[in-house]
Amino acid sequence: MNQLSRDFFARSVHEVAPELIGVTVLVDGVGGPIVEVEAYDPEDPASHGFRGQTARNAAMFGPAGHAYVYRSYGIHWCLNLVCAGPGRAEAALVRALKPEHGLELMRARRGVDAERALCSGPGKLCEALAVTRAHDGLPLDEPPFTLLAREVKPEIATGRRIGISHGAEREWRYGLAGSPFLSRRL
DNA sequence: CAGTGGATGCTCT
DNA sequence: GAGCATCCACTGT
Repeated sequence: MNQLSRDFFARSVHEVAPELIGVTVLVDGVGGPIVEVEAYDPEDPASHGFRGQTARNAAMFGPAGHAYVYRSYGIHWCLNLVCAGPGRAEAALVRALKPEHGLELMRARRGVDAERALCSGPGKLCEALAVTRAHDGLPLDEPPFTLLAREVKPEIATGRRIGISHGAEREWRYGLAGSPFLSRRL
């Protein structure tokens, strides 16, 4: 097993994000390969880092290779992988993955049976992997996280990001072409 | 299918 | 007090 180092993330998110498709993410052994991410950088009005550092987004300004977890719409958690260097807020939002490890645990946590519905969206994925504020700022190369490098380069599709009002024209959403586990088709 | 709206909590204005 | 990097259930074709 080839675990990703923090150095892997210490580059521009625009470089890292497409390379994340196919990378396996496990939290306490539960997870699977990423099929969809979105890139956010500090020049992007849709990014939490756009207006500078605050208590909530501090992890985004921290060193690369750590998690940034925030609450969305008061209900869901969303998991980001922090890129670039300290002081520069770049991160990739993990939007969907293929459920592969710990399926029964995911079903129990999500309360649904269909495999396609377990991790096909940032909020769903965090519920299935039990990601919460407790994971905010944690390094990605130590438990409970495990990130495994992909073995083959997948076919990547790109498109507009979802659910944002400013900067929506940027095509910074990356997905595994044709995957049934995407949150929405690309 | 597509479109609408409610649930819900926290941050920043 | 507004506005969200969402999800689900509901409506009407």
